[in-house]
Amino acid sequence: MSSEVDARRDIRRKLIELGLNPYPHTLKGRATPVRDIVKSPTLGSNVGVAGRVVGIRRHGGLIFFDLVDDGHRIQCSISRGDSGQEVFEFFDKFINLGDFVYVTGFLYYTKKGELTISVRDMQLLAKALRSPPVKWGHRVLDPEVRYRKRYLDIMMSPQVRRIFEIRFKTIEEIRKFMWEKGYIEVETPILQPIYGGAAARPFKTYVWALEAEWYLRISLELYLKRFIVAGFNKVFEIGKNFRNEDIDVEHNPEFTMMESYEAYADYNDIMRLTEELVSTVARKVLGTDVVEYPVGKDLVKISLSPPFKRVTIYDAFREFTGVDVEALPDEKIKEYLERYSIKLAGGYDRGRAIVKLFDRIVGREHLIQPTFVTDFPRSSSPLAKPHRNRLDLAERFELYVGGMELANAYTELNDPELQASYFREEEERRLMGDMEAHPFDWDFVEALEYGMPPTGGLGLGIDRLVMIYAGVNSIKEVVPFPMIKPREFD
RNA sequence: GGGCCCGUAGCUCAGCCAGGUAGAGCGGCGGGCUUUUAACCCGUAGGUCCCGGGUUCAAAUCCCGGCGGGCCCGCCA
Repeated sequence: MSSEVDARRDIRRKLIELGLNPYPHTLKGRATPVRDIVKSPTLGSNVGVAGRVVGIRRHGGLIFFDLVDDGHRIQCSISRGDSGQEVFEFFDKFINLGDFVYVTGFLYYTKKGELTISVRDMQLLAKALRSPPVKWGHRVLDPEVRYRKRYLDIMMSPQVRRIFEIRFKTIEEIRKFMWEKGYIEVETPILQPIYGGAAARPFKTYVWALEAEWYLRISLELYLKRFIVAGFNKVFEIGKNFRNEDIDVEHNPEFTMMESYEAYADYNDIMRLTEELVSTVARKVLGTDVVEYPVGKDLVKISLSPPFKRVTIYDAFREFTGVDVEALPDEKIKEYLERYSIKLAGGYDRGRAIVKLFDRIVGREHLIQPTFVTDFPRSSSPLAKPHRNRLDLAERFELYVGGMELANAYTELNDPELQASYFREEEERRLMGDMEAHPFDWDFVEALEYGMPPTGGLGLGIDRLVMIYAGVNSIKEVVPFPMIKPREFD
C-alpha cells in the first residue's frame, strides 16, 4: 500500500547520500511568477520558475512536464540534447509528480504552439512522498476526501481554487467598500459571558481564570452597538460566529458574518447600503453583477443590480400564496403550523408563527431574484425598533437571493426600557423551553440607558454571499475547511 | 431528531439482485519512444472488499448491529 511512499523515501535518502538536500532553504536563483511569464512571454528569454510538477510526459530522450505556480500552469521540456545529460538524468531519476522544483531555461513555442520552457538547469525544492490522487485539472470526486483534505481539492482543481479566490476577494472588497463609506473596522470579543444578537443555541466553554462558563458568540450585534453607544458613528466587523446547530447545505456551525452599525441611519438607509454593497462587490470580484445560480435543476440568471425589489412580509404572502395572513385569525394560523408540521418552542406567538410560515412557504421558493422583505411582526424581532407607523411591526428587513436569507437588518432598538421588556419576553419563552430565546443581557440594557443614537444595523452572511457569487448551492463548497467528524490517523 | 443512498487497489468504478479462485481503466513501478499535453506501446506489482456479529459446506455478495460520508426533511443564517 505504501510502496509508492517507500519508493519516494528511497529517493529522498539517495539524494541526501549524494549531498543533495531534498528540502533546501532557498532557490539557487530568482523565480518569476508563472502568471507574469504567461501574460507577456518574451521568446528566447532566460527565465527562472518555481512550482509543483503536476504532469510528466516522457518521450525517450525528451520529457515534457507541467509546473503549477500559484494556480498558473506552464509547460517545461527537458531533452538530452538541449538540457544536457546531467539535468536530464537528475529529472529522470529523482523527480516525481507532486515535487516542487525550480527550473531555469529559455522560452519557446512547441510545434503545437504551446509556450514552454526549455530547461537548462533545475533544483529540487521539496520532495513529495505522496503522489496527487488525481491528474491536475481533474476534480477530486469523493466528497469526503474533498472536505477532509481540502488542500488536495484546491491543489488539483482550478475550478475549486477559483471558488476560494472569489471568497477571499469578496471579503477584501467588502472591507474596501465599507472603508470607503467611512466605516471603521473594529473587533469585538468572540468569548462572551452572555451570548446574544440572534436566536441560536451557543457553544459553551469554560474560562479557568474567571472560574466561569462562557460562550462563543452567536452574533456580533450587541458589542457593535456598544461601540455606537461609545460614540463611533460607523463601525463594522467581519468575523466568525458560532451556532451549535445542525450542519446542512446552508449551515456550518462556524460561519462568517459582516455586521455594520451606523448612527443616524434607519433601515431604509441600510437597504440602500446593502444593495450597493452586493452589486459593487460583485462587479469588483466577478467583473459583473449578473450571476447564474442553480435553483433545483435549473441555472437561473440573477441580476444583482440595484434597486432590489422591496416587499413587506404580508404583501409577500399575498403575492406568492394569495393568502392574506394579516387577516387570518390565530386559529387559522395554528392550522397552517400544523399543516407544515412547524413546532414553536416556547409556546404560540402570532408574530413568530408568521415568520416561520414565511421561511417555509415563501422565502425558499419564491425569492430567487434579490428581494428585501420588510416589516416583520414585532414579536419576532426583539432587537429591532417598532415600526414608526405600526406598533405590531418592527422596522426590519431580510434580504433574499436565490431563496436564501443573505442579510438581516433593523432600525435598531435604542429605547432601554423597551429593550428590557423584550428581553423579559424572551426570558419567559426560554423558561417555556425555547433553547434559542435571547438571554437577558443587563449590561447591554445598561449601555442603552446611557443613550444610543438612532441607528441602522446590518448583518450579512458572507458564506452565502460567496455561494451566490460562485454559483454553488452548498455552503461546504465555500467554507475552506468545513466541519466534519475527525478521523483516527492510520 | 427523521428518511433515502453510498463505502471493493492510490483514484474512478464493475462484481452484489441470483453466495462458489477479487476484476477493469487510470495512477505506481520496469522497459521502449526527441514535440507531447488526460501522450502512446509492452510488461509488472498492488486488496483488512469500512468494522463487528449472524446464516451457510462456502459471504465482497444474504441478515443484524455499528462507524464514516452524501443528499432530502425538520430547525437555525
